[in-house]
Amino acid sequence: MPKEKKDISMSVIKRLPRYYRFLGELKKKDISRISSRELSQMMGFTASQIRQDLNCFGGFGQQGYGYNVDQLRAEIGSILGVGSGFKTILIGCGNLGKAIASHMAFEDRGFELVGIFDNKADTMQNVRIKGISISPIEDLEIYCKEVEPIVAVLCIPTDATPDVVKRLIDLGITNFWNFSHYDINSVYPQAIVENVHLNDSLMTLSYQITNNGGNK
Amino acid sequence: MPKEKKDISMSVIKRLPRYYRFLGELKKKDISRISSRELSQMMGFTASQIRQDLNCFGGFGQQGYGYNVDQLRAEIGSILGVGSGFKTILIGCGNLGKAIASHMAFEDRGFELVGIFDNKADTMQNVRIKGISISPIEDLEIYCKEVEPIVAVLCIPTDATPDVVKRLIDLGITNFWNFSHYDINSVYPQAIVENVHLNDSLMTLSYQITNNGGNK
DNA sequence: AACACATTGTAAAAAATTAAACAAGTTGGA
DNA sequence: TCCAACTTGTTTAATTTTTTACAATGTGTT
Repeated sequence: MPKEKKDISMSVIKRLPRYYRFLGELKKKDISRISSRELSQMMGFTASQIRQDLNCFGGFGQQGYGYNVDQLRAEIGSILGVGSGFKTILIGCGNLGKAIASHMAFEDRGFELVGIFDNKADTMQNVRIKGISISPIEDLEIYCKEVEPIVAVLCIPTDATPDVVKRLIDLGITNFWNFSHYDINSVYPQAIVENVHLNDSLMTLSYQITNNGGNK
Repeated sequence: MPKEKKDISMSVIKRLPRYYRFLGELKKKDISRISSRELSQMMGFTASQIRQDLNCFGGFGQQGYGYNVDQLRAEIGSILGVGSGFKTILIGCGNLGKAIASHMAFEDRGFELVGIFDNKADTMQNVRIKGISISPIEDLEIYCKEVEPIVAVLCIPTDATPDVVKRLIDLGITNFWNFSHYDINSVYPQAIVENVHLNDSLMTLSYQITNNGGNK
């Protein structure tokens, strides 16, 4: 039974998916038992950090033994909400949106992709992604009132984002996976937003190449 | 003239692209002067943090005045290596690779996309992305010896990555923008790697939705 | 059953990051 | 010219994150 879930820091939360992934790999290899030390060698964290991270949610391990891979993976999966099946729509079916829609295994990670929207849907009448056709953005309101998705993936240009977000918020959608640079939280502090800033990531790489040999 | 570039923490570096972006927006609006306080309100950092971050690289501001937008943007751009034109190849032209190749403005961020490779290039003979045709992965060695790219963008499945990375390292390419889950640094500690883990990001969102109302 | 060994959970220390505070210098108006 | 209002660069303090250390406990072998 998990401990209080309050006051878990973002640093810890961001490491959880990595734990989940590595535990999945162990499971594939039919390894049923692992110690924090062994895990630390695989993952590149310290053993201590692993123990402390896991202990935020409860004592999943056993002294002298370690952790049971299956059980631990299930616990972390449950903490992460894998299997929730959040109904999700994706908006903006350009190159990036198309790639995200077809590439991501939403289903394996707690999301169910139910609709895809684009402002040029009329030019995509033959396109199907994972069996989903592309709806015109005008249909957003009708569709959402009917289907009641709770998550939106935003693959639209930054300047189109404020308007779309407003419409989504008005429809009661407050959870966003945001690939644009529009800062949703500064306008809607209550929204839950996970940003993916590919440009920033690329520039960080540029910094590291430019200033090679420096720091880590 | 920049200060010593040693010992700049990753926390600071990861904020630099954001500064660069906001300064670009100010420039577009023909705002030529900005104080750390005004910038903090726009960006959601504290003014103190902004001053401290910028001061890692040199005293770009002026007491009683603030910062000159153009100058500061140019300084940060130079620190980030914007304009370097690193020759870059992209490997893996599936949905994601295609999207990254066509969507990202590499040129605006210090990179020059020069080649695209895929193991099914024969089925893509008519495809051109930004004027670049898709080469078979077999041609990697010949191509790289000729063109001498120094950065590789990896949009291939995780299990195909170790082999490709080995070939690239052998060719002297040590800078990677890595969309797979293969941990390059654990095998090649000298490589400069920027990872983009979309799955992890999505699961972080799942956590936040699941444990709503909790922490930030 | 007993014991050497392994391993966790947690407390305490260290390190890193962020925020607050302020002296020193600049601006712009009277 | 002088002065009040600003704003930086930097020092100091607070907070957060990571590491170290170890007591408590279970394992597995003899």
